Amino acid sequence: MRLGSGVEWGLHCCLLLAWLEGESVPVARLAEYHDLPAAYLNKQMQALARAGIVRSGPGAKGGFVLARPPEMITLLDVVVAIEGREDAFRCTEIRRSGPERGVISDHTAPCTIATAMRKAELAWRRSLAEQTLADILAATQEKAGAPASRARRWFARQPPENPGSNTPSTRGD
Amino acid sequence: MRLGSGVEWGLHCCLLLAWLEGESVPVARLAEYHDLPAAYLNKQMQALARAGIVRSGPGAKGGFVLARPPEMITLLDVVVAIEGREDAFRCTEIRRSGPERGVISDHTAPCTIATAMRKAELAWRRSLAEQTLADILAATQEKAGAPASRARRWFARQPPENPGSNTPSTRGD
DNA sequence: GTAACTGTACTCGGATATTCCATGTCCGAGTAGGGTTGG
DNA sequence: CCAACCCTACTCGGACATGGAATATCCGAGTACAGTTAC
Repeated sequence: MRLGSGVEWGLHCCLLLAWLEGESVPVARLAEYHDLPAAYLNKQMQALARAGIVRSGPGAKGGFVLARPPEMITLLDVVVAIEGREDAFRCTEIRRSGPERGVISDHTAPCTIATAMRKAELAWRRSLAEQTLADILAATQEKAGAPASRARRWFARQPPENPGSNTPSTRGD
Repeated sequence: MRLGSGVEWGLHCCLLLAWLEGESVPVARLAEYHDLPAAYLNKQMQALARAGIVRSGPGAKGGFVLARPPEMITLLDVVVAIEGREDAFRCTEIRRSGPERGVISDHTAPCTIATAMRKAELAWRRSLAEQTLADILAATQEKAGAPASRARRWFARQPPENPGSNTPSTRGD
């Protein structure tokens, strides 16, 4: 089993957007901060936007913002938005194949194995649904190093770059 | 997220081997019963054999048998045997990338997001570990249609095929 | 008649193609702000 | 000086390549049974 990398990216970006509350952040900046391919990260952010987790704005001063307060965003929301809603274990009903074809009617009790697997998956989903972005936020606040403040500082310092005549190139040419 | 089809096949085959207790079943028969590609199913059964869940015997009268009683086989065992032991969510530590490179030392507290995801995954694994093949077995016993008896009957009737002169072809030529 | 031998058929086991999805990249539509120009 | 206009730069959004893993297949090594033959 394997979970797409987009989930990790999406979660970190949501956490970052939670740190800079309300501030609109372009995907290029998000990608630069995490050292990720911008275009592909954009794809994942679009998935989050379609799910209503973030809100996107075009043009200058545009970018992505959290659409809801962190308490209203669960980890399950993010995972489902990116990975899709379908279960990891997909029952193909192979018990109806082979010599048992037609013997097992549609009214037969559901596949026991599928039920068991679904039970485990519900436990996973439940644990994800119990943890909100606010919890992650609080956990990071208690940490040493104050990553939220550092991120805010970096994002405040970065935008006003002077592209006109003041490009401080290290090389002289 | 997506779980390989081999997991479903492996689980159904284990259940089938539990129904026919002790009887050695070739992979071709297992594949025929479930209407699956035999060679690929063989691959999955090899994974189960490497994990010590089933035992394989070569030659005629060979095939696969459960290596342990069903009470000693958990769903997690089967899933891990086929899908591997590594976690679905793999933390790439992207928080250390970008401008924060080098700021976060190796002694920093573990990634909060990775911890949260791991917590959910542990819930999944725990649920899988709590359910044994014997539970599945018991659940199928209570079902209508008695699938275990039917399977036993079919497997008992199938092997003694007379390939010599008695091929009852429907077509006359 | 019995026992050893040989041959065959059947099994798993791993090495080898192929297909599909996750990953990655690219370009176009649309908006907002800033600069310019006319009043 | 002020307001309207245009233009540029920046943003998202979806369409288009690419790679690697899951899927599927094939052939070889090894064993057990059955038939045959010699004693």
